[in-house]
Amino acid sequence: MTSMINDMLTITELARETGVTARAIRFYESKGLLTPRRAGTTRIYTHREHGRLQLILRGKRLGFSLTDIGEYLDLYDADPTQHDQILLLLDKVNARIEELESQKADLDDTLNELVSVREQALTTMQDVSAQAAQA
Amino acid sequence: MTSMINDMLTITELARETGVTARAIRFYESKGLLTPRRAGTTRIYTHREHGRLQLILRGKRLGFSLTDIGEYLDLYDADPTQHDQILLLLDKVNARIEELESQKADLDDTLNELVSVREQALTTMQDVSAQAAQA
DNA sequence: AAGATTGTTGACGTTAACGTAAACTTTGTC
DNA sequence: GACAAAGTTTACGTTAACGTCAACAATCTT
Repeated sequence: MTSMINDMLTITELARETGVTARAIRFYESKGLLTPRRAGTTRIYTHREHGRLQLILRGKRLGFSLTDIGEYLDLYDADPTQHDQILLLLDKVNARIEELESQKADLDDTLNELVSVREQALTTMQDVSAQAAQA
Repeated sequence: MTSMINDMLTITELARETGVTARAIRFYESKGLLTPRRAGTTRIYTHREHGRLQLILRGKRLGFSLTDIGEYLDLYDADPTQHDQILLLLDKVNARIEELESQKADLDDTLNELVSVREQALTTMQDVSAQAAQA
């Protein structure tokens, strides 16, 4: 398939650009995370879907399930004219922020520990080589 | 089973204290992440295993696989007298640190976006109520 | 000692997130 | 217009991380 006009991607093109397989992209669609238009039977991906896919991937890197990510994506295109919707939205956003904050704390702890493990290893190595030089 | 002497826990006690199921604890053992001693046939968990389980749980919260976590745990009880071991150890630690750093970046991005989504929602709500007061 | 708990080891079931293969249609190319 | 390339759907396979019995042994309680 020839590459289409600017900003119009076929599934394999999108796959190549994002590094995920076409199968995965279709799978995300089946879960409602992507909703590409169609040219006849063929899926057409535009800038919007590309951006959403990036968000999906980042969500995955952060360890969220596709279901979580779906809810997260909904936050972006929620209808802001609905007062109740906004309140629900705010609840979800706040909850998610709390999750991420605590995750960040875990992460900092782990990083600090790893750095100190590294220090330990390095000093141990220096001791050993100093001892070798002594002898 | 009566609660044992200080620092000696049975599997259900450890399960209760950590919030994970006994099944999961046995599963972690089958993966080599825990190695409790035995009193006859019954597993005995001490301070060491308790700590390791906490590390396992934190690893999981950070989205790591049990295999990853296993390697991570190995970093703690690696033999520091072996020069080569230390070098391998350092490689692993550095790799892990890089992973976590980039994960942290992702996390910050996401947090910032969510906060701005929240701002948006709040101002939209204020606009709507101001408009209502006007009418 | 008898019953209720708690423990142990299999073994099979389950969910998430795709991979892989088959069978078929549509599109692009020569 | 023939044939390869790319697309589609449907369906079954796979791995990780446990859940859920089942069947049985060891313990605790009364």
